[in-house]
Amino acid sequence: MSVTLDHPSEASRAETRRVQIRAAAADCFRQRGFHGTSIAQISKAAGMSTGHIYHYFENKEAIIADIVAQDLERSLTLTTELRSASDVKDAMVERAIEGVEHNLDPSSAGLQLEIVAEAARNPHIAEIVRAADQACRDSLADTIRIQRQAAGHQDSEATIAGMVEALIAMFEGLRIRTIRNPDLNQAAVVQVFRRMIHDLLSQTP
Amino acid sequence: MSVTLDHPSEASRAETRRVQIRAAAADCFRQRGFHGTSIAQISKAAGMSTGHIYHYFENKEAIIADIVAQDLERSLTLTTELRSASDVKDAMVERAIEGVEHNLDPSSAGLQLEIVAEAARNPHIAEIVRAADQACRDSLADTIRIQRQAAGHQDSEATIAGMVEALIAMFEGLRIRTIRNPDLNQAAVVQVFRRMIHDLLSQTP
DNA sequence: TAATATAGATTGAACGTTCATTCTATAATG
DNA sequence: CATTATAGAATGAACGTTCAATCTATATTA
Repeated sequence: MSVTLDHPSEASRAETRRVQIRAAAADCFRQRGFHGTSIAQISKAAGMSTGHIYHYFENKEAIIADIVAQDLERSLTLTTELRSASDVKDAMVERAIEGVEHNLDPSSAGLQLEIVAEAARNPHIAEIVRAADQACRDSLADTIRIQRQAAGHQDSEATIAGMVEALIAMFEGLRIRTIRNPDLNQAAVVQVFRRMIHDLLSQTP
Repeated sequence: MSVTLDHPSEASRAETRRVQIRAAAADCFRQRGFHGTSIAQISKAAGMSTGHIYHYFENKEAIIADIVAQDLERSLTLTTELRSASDVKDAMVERAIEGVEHNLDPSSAGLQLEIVAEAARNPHIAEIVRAADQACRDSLADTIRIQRQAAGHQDSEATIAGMVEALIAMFEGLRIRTIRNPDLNQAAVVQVFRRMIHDLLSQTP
């Protein structure tokens, strides 16, 4: 009954398969980690043969890199969204709950931690992760700089950079927290985070 | 030239070997991750045969568990130290630099991230990590509760728990930050962290 | 339209390697 | 001499990757 893809082109068929493999692989990686997952497991989860995987990805590392790149693209989008808010401080305080919720999701957190751990020792993955992180930091620094200037504060670039790092550390730290304390009180964290973000952005020297 | 171990007892000789294996394994794990490290590599790094490893550890997972447990013991010690300070708020602000430095050390951070990533999918490791985390949280909650009460604040247990989580998230988040941004400005982070910790502990409703 | 040709999607077995673990034999110790 | 420490070869399973063969569906031909 497909209207759009009665005769899928080579390109779209290939993309469908790639999406299929990515999804299956991400699932396996979440459950068993990058190096605990075999190609056989990915192929089984994707419903295709092992050999077929290699028509769409050069090797296992290419699948990992693809998932990492896609994942980072998403987080850049989120960061960029903030800039369009009229009052950045209010927006960040308001939207703290979304950030907390997102980073506390255990299956998302598990994969993200797997990615950072891999980046800590795999230069290829590190390169991808660091480029994306720089883009996020730059975007967030712009956002904060504009808000601080509008509020009449005069900050050095180092101070802005410190604020950016602290802010990101708080949220990324939640990925570790949700693994180490699965019973964590989310509402309480949201409340404290809101206050901390407000204070951070209003802070005077 | 050993003074202490000229005639090592069975127990101390075995312990020496275990220490040797742990150190070698931790080194390998930092460089290649738990599942990227083979027993052959550990035995080579420890300067002994593969078979010999199995005299001191039941299997590879036992080595991992041992390293995890030892690592967590150390962080519990650090947390507990804070309680003895006369002015907790001042002590935490003063000692923020140590916490930042420690968590920003890339080789320490790499292994810690490996551990959390493993805990996200390995129930046995998760159990060890979570028990230690609970002890740290309880200790830190006590510390903060005492300081807040002494300062005349009336907090719910949920608020204290939220503060604890936020505080730990900040510092643990630095382990991710140092991987994703190796050029991070440590001094700037220390300054922002100090202010944030002070504000958090002085916060009124 | 029926028969054939062709491309590329897909399979699963096979390859060589590496893995964790066990076994066997020798050396050191007390 | 008995026990333990140690080495290193042996084992079989599992790994990532490759490849020849097959299947499917469209295009071409007559």
